Amino acid sequence: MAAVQSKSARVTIHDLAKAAGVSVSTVSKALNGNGRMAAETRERIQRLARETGFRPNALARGLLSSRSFTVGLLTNDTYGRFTLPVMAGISEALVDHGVSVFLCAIEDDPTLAKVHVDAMLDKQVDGIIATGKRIDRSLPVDLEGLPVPVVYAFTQGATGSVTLTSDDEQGAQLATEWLRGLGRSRLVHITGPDSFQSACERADAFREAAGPDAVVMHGEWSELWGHRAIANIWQSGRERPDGIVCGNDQIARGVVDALRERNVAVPEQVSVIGFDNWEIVAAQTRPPLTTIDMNLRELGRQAGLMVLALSEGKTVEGGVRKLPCKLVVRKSCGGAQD
Amino acid sequence: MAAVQSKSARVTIHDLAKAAGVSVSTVSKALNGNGRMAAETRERIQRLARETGFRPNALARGLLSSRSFTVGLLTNDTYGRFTLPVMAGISEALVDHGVSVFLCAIEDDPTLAKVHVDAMLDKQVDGIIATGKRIDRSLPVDLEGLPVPVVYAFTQGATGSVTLTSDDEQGAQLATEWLRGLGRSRLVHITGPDSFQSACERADAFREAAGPDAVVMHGEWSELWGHRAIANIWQSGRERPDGIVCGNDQIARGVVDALRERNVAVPEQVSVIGFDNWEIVAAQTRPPLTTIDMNLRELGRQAGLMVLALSEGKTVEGGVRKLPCKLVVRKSCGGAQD
DNA sequence: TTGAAAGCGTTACCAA
DNA sequence: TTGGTAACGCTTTCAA
Repeated sequence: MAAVQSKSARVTIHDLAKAAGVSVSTVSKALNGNGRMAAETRERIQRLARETGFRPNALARGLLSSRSFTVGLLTNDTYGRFTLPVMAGISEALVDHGVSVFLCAIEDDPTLAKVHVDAMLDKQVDGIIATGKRIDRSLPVDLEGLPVPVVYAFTQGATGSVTLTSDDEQGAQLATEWLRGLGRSRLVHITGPDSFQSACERADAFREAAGPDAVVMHGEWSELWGHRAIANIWQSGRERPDGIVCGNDQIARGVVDALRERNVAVPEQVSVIGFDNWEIVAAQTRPPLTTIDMNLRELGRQAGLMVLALSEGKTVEGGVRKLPCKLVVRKSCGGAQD
Repeated sequence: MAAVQSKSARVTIHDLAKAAGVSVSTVSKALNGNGRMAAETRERIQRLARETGFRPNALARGLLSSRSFTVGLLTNDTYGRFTLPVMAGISEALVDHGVSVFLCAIEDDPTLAKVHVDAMLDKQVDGIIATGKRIDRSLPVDLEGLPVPVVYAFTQGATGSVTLTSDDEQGAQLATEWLRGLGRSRLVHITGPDSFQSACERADAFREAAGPDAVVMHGEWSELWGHRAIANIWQSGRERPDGIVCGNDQIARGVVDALRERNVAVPEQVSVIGFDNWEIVAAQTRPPLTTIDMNLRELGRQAGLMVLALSEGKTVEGGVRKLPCKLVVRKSCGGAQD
């Protein structure tokens, strides 16, 4: 049953030198394009390297250059709702530079986090990216004063540290104005707990764009809350909205379902807009949700490029950098896609 | 704005030797517990190491031992539905052994995959774990004949290779028998496309457990299909089921929603069971779904321990290893939780 | 144009 | 009980 694994042996630079009948240093120079040398020699060596599938040992290289071409990614988001796209972006940005990414899932365990950080440091990572699920909480580990640069993405860093996050205010404003642009005027915002900074920032931006009368309802980040919120509004005898800005796609889904149960047509009678563009929720809702996308992948890309720059000694300005969100139009608001 | 990063300098074994007034080799021995030496010397050196925060350079160590304490994780599951728990399991199992995990998201791009594999090989990974979203498709890259061991998790490997997956048949059987145990006798299975091996295996196990009359309906892995399937059944004039085994949680959710729209009570009139235990779907459905959990995290753990064993030269029997699923009881079937 | 040698931070072996 | 030395695979400097 055990298959024959024709484990290809590894070729070292010594092997190559012997095969080519030159010295080790000549091979090194030939392959790295350094120094002057006979074009013929260089080509011969390069051909040989290609034929034998020679690949330099990154450990040896790293030992010498004190760069490992490796960065660590710390995350406490087991769900992956936010982390996965960010990770994909980081990986994508760095692979082009020959940099590999260590994945460290730390849950919320400080001890585990410490173990991971130490392991990464031992392996001489060129930098660390810390990611989380909310900008107003920090990971359960102190990343200050490490011998390598740290970039924070979607999690709280120390003051002055380099932090990337999405622009919640701009996103909420975008959503609100989209509804207004569609002629909706009685707007309500149904969102998550006011203990979340992002919920508050979105709510503020909503109020700003919707006017002082517009109602904000805080609850959980769940479908159930979206559902309940609609029940509350419909039972209260209050004026009923014709446009609902939701704090995330799950809430929006609850809202849409609750409206359907009341025979309120979406988007004809009420426009509903979500937040997150969580494909799996947004696309499966009936009707599919128009929503705000936080460009998490791009955020990851930038985070990757930033640690890289920092690890190369470049200077990156500290502070929180907010990346703009974009609107994704589906059917739940009417308008363009109707 | 730029914070003062008091980058702690790295201590080498040389520094330590100088500080302790002994030779480098003595320090090494003292810290690794090798060889005989004066207890006093050993303690003095260990204390010094602790005080200075000395940590050996893993690159240097790896160069010598030709073990990098690093493994690569290849995945084409951007969504992370399956990969994330698997990754968490791998990471969890390996961190205890001082092994770090390179995350490589390769989408379905063969070129990208090759680049990642080469980068990992350069970095002297001790082994590679390949993960995917279905057991009947392989990653777009050939992992045979690599100089390091490979373990496949939830994706197809070459014959004879070490592969881990969950036991679809056992899972479906578990689900079906749970419904029968609750007294349900008119069973239907609504599942994904018959082009998926797992859909077929689950369907076979369902037929086996439910009896020859039991109906299997193949469609998409979506809520929409669950919805439509119920519409089909209810319109067809066929006998209506009192128990529905779904191919995944999304289908189950569509089914539950469709039943509610028809005023069919779940679980009172019909029991519905899902598959996947995708928290975000299963727990948010009304009523919350009883479902089958594939133990993906455990699968990851085992995959991690297996590459580790292989990389240490131990022999692991090849072939496909199927891990049992477990039942997660919520409310959609009635019974225990009622 | 090429090669010898030193050195990166460790560990292992053998001699003192 | 301790220390010198070689070695891991590579790059770089300097000399030939």
